[in-house]
Order: sequence, then C-alpha cells, then structure tokens
Amino acid sequence: MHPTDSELEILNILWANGPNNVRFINEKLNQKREVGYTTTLKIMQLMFEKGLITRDDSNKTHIYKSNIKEGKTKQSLLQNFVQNTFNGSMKALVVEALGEGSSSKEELDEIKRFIKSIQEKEQ
Amino acid sequence: MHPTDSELEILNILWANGPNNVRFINEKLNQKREVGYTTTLKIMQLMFEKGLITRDDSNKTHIYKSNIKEGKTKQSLLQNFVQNTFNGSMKALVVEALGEGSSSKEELDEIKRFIKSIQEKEQ
DNA sequence: TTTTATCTACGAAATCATTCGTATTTAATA
DNA sequence: TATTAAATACGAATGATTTCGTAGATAAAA
Repeated sequence: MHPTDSELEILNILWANGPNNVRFINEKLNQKREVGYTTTLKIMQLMFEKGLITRDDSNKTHIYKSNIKEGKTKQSLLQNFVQNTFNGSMKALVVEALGEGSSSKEELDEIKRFIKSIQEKEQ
Repeated sequence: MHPTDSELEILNILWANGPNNVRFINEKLNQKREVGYTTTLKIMQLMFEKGLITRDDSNKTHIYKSNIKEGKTKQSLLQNFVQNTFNGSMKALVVEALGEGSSSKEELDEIKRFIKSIQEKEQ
C-alpha cells in the first residue's frame, strides 16, 4: 500500500521525530507550507484507517506512530517510480541521477565515494 | 508541468516509437493492461489541451507527437521524486537504489561499470 | 449509393486526494 | 462551578484523474 505525497510528508516527520500528536505534525508541515490543522488531522485519521499509522488514544491528545518501515516503504516507492519512469531500469535512473543538473558537485562526489566504498567492500 | 502516471505511459510510447495515432498507442497500452479505446483517446485529448503533446489533424486519423523532451521530463520527475521521498538527497536515493533487493546482480554490475566509466572520464 | 467500419467529440460518472468548516467532547483555568 | 482553550469527529465541497458510453462525422467497402 503506497502512501500519497501528503501521507509521505507526514510519515517522514514521524520517521524523523518518532511518535507525535497532530499539532506537532501540523507545525512541522507549516514550516514548509500552509496547512490547516483539521486538514492534517483528517489526513492522519485516514492514514490510521488505512493502517499506515497507529495511535495511542488513551489520552485526549492522540499520539500517532508510523506503522510501516521507512526503508521498505522508500524502496517500494523507488521500485514503483523506476518502473513507471525508467521502464524498470535502475541503471537508466542512476544515469539520469548522475547526469548534469540533477545533483550538486559536492553531492556527486559524495555519491561516487559511496559507490567506491561498496566496490571496495565487495572485493 | 508534470505528466500523470497514465500520461507518462503514453509519452513513453511516443518517445520510443515516434509520432503515432490513438489506435497504436492503445494497442501498446493493452500489451500491459486492459484499457478502452475511448479512454486512451480522452487522455490524449486532455494531454493535447495541456500542451504535453501536439497533433496533426489534417487527416481523419490524427497523429500525435510528444511536445516535451524525454530527458528534461524524466530529470524533472526524478528531481521531484527525490525531493518528496528522500528529502532532496540524491545520495540517499542511490544508497537505496544500490541496496539489496532493488536491482538484480547483473544490473548492479552494470551500474558500477557505468560509475567507473564516469570516474575514469573525469580524471 | 448504401452499408459498414473507424475515428473524434463530448458528457458524465466513479474514484481519490485534499481541504476546511462546524459540532462535539474533553481538559484546563479562572 | 463556569468559562475558555484545545482536541477529535464528521460531513461536505473541490479539483484532478480515469473510465467509458453514445452520438456524429468521415472514409472505406460492398
């Protein structure tokens, strides 16, 4: 089950900050863009119904928690994106990713260093 | 302007096969999944209105042609995906892409060879 | 020329994501 | 206790995407 963009935004906040209430999430979201409180609440309620998140409702203020794994989720989203956009070829994606414009020079260097570290590890 | 998933499917066919009519696109789509002819037609008409594709309507059967560049489009989609999913870090994406499960061993090797070729070219 | 096949145009329904207003409940404060 | 503040629940509107049926136009075939 794939989260939508809005749901992913919320999941990212939960993954980075751990379980939290709606107000916290909403404030984090509002650091990026304007969102009404009840909008965030509604989306999180729907996410709860979908099973994307769980909640502790033993207190007035409910505490929400991600119910799906960050790594698995992102890997699945990536898989899906590669399928749709690059006909399933991860290489085509990497070619585009390492091509001009996509990343800063610093990040490119960092990526190359990472690749190198894999290669060394495996030999 | 970002194409939707369905629109991207159609664009991919146009990019790979050049200008074509609705029937051709629809048949290609039906090799993957069942889609009605008028569904494909409608989507392409909307794509035309959005300016994603152009058409030659001098004959009864209209010939449609992509109006956006494959490379630019995919780069932009990738940029967007990286922003939403990996907080803008292309490295985080590559880490996930080269991680286990995402690609076959063969493809991984291919990617590594590609990376190597870049590194050699730049030094 | 009449019939048949093919294509476009168009409208409308179904689904989904997002948004927010209002009502209600609960807790904290005066 | 009475008031205020904060939280949840819920319904409904909006807009976008996808789907397809039907009607009408055009060309090809009989």
